[in-house]
Amino acid sequence: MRAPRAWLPPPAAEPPRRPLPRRFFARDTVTVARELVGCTLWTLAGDDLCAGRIVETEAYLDERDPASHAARGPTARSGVMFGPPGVAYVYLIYGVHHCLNVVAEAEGQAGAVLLRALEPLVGLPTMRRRRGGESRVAGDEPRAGDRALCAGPGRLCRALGVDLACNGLLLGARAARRTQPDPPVRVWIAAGRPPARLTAGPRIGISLAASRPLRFCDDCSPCLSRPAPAAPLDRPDRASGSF
DNA sequence: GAACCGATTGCCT
DNA sequence: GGCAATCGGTTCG
Repeated sequence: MRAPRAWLPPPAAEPPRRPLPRRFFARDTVTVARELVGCTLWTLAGDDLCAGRIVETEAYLDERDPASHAARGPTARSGVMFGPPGVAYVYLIYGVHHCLNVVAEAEGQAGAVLLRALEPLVGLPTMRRRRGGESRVAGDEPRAGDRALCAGPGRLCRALGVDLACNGLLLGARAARRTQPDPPVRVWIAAGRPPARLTAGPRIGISLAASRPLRFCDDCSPCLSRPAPAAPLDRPDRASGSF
């Protein structure tokens, strides 16, 4: 008995690494949030390559969304949300954890998608080490405890080495090089396996506009930060694999 | 410049 | 289930 429990189906092959084109992000925030579920988030820090399948996102909109950092117009922190699409917006929460967002909408229009949970795919030993787990555990085979490695926005950032140094970076292995001569971490998003069932529900941890169904989950994933909302979306998610 | 608060997590009971 | 940790951003005086 080698595998105690198959917590995830083993990927047939390593997912594609090619970054999504910028036009993917230059659309309305809700569409981007829906279609990012199933895509693959990659980071490269030194020799440490990590990737995970995005299984949970939240959309944060413009000035009309009181729960969004953009609600009060651009500030020193939230200005990134008003900038060009396809850029990482990273901030510190509770003085302890980082949250990774992806800027959506056309430049000048605020919007960002919070990445809340991943299914770990590549670089599991690195993720375990960063999360303070068993550093001696080697190998990329998923273990039962790995389902929580990236189950939450703070955990996700910790596992993939994302911090404030990534704020404002253009997503893309090459783009990051252009933005900074030697960025400490390169971050990008590639296509992936679209969810069989996408559900929508209220965003987590907010009090304003709490009823709006702007949280999107792969209903079948064991790696969600909280249980998936019950309501399936009527329109199927289309494009995670089509870019 | 001081005070307050938060798109969270992990530990403790 | 409760709560402390911890600090940048924002607001208020």
